[in-house]
Amino acid sequence: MDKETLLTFLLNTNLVSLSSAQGIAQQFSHKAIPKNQFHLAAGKISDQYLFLEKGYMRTFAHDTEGNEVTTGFCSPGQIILEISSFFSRTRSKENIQALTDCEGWYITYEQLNQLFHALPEFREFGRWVLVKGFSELKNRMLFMITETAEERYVHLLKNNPEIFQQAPLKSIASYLGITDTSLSRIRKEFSKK
Amino acid sequence: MDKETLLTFLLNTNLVSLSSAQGIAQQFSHKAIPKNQFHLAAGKISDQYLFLEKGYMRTFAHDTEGNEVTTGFCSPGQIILEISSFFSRTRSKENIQALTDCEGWYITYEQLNQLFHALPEFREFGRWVLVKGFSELKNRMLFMITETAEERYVHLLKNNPEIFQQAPLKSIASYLGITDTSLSRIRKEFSKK
DNA sequence: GCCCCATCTTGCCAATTGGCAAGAAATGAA
DNA sequence: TTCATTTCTTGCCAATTGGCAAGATGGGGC
Repeated sequence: MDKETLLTFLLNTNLVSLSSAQGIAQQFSHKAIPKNQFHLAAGKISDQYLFLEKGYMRTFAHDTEGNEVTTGFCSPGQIILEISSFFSRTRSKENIQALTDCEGWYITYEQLNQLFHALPEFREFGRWVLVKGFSELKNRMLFMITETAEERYVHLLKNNPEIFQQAPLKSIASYLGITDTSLSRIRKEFSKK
Repeated sequence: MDKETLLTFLLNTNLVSLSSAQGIAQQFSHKAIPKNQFHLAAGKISDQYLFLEKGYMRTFAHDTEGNEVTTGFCSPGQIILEISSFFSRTRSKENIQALTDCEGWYITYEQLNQLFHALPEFREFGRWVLVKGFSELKNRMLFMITETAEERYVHLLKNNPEIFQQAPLKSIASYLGITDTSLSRIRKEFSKK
């Protein structure tokens, strides 16, 4: 039970004091998620506010024709939850699945709100997570609209190279908004350069 | 000074009591934004939490080549702000511009936090705005990835027909992630059906 | 080792979308 | 009104991406 990384993460935000961070970390429980297992299944309410310590995950939804669409990848050191399900207590449309064996620390919605109440500083952290997620999603949206498939691929390759070791290309392709066929061709072209 | 619509909006969320809503509304100041004027210019910090009562706005950013990309449209009855700039007190990359003469009610970042402190119920409302914005952006992202340009066009036409009366097609095209040329062709094809 | 199944690549062709430029239509200012 | 400017449409062609299916590759289980 070593919450070192969680504690470090909390402190690095510069939003909570050491004593608060310790109080917060105390509430988190350990969770292990074996490869391929779901941390959250579509249809359920996201109720775990998870700090991912080890491993990689992906989030995916189904489009109207039933195809899987990868909506995001999760790396160690991130808070993992389906925001709209978690906070509005509604059924998630998204799945969160372990790409590798994962380990982390979580609290429930109930505990989160208790912490918000007990340690007002922690609200700042909570808001920070939301705002950061929002901002990243906006950047991604702008990128999807303005850049070509190849540029999006290169960008992911530079900024998240580990993902290519962890996720099948089919998942990466749908994340980039293209088919696996196109991704394969783009990779071929790019490797020539 | 008639804050009727603001009050109704607050109450319809079912997150604040009548007395709280009245206390909240009291803090808002009136703002008029003439057509084409900027409510927020890129480079500045978004400091107004604005409830739009009348008129339409659009948000847009510039891509790496300097082209305008419309990232969203704002209709009456919405809270308008650039979330990441507002909450993290950083310079906005986005502009918010009036498409028509607009009127609304706003509070500053400072006032918002005071209200959060004075009326804890209002925090729920604040979070609701964030979560709702996040959820809508995620839906839009999924839609952009999974649907064709024509489907995206038809969807916007059904769900936000007023926009076509308020914004030039060039803006709508970039919002849909296509060129104005393509949009024009799609409209032609669609009108035949 | 061997087999099976999922993953990845490739070829073929079609559909979608973009780039550019010219012209038509609409809007706004004087 | 008239003129100038922006917005919108259209034609032509090129580039990108998708759909499908076959084949190659690779990893996991036995």
